[in-house]
Amino acid sequence: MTKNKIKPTESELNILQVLWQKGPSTVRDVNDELNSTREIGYTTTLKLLQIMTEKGLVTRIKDGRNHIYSAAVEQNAAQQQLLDKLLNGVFGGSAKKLVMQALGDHNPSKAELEEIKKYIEELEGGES
Amino acid sequence: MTKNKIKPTESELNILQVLWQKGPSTVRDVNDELNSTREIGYTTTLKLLQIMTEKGLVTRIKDGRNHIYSAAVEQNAAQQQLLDKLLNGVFGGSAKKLVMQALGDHNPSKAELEEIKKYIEELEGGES
DNA sequence: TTAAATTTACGAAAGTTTTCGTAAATAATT
DNA sequence: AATTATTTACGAAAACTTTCGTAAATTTAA
Repeated sequence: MTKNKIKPTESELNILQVLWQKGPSTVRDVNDELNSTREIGYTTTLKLLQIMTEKGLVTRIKDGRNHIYSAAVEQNAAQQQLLDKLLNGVFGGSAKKLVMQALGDHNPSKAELEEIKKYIEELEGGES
Repeated sequence: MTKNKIKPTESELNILQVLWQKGPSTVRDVNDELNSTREIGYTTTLKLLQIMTEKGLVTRIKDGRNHIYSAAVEQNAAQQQLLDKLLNGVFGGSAKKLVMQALGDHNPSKAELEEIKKYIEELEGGES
């Protein structure tokens, strides 16, 4: 069993989000990014990253006196797991409902809609 | 301001699910249902329902010595809010990515796919 | 080479959530 | 009526999250 359940807290998720977007980053990088949204102290971010290291959510390497942190969980895996939870938790397992609500309320561009349509057609062709 | 943000905790969400599924229920009803999944004490459920009443997540009426609880938040509203959170939290705000992953991993039926396609076409027609 | 700035480690306060024990009230059973 | 069972209210412990202050180490600047 190498694969344990990923269960980041809200704040940890914010940090993972930064690391996924920006790639390996220092505490300062992450903290600056977080501060573009909401105010949060440097040592708070540091502490969170330390905790996340313990939990195995991130890894770090030394670079001089600094640490450079990287996400240790795949964005895909996190997406998958949280999607499952949402689907079963509040949408009664109906992917259709979830998808339709997501599309309806977040008006994607026409191009995106087209892409999705194409993808659906692939799915339709591809299996029973 | 009649409409505040819905922010049920994990446990509260479990209870809301029960109430959405089963309709108005007593503490015992809810507790029995929760216990079909995981063990949880009667007074724990009671306490949660009391807290949720304070927060306005549920309402209750008296029936003899019992209370009958009902969800006070629409399932749709909760779905919306959690969907937003997931979208911004792990999908970087891309509804397209979320939708495609949802469709890919939860193989919906052909009929459902067709429905979704139709819905997309409506969206495409319906706006700028 | 001091002084100032930056970074890490650590601890702990403050806030939130989850859990349940106990007591009092009410209802059901014997 | 007396006993037993069920329900509510309340409080508070335990666990988890978020936040930051302080001190020590390291680097940069004066």
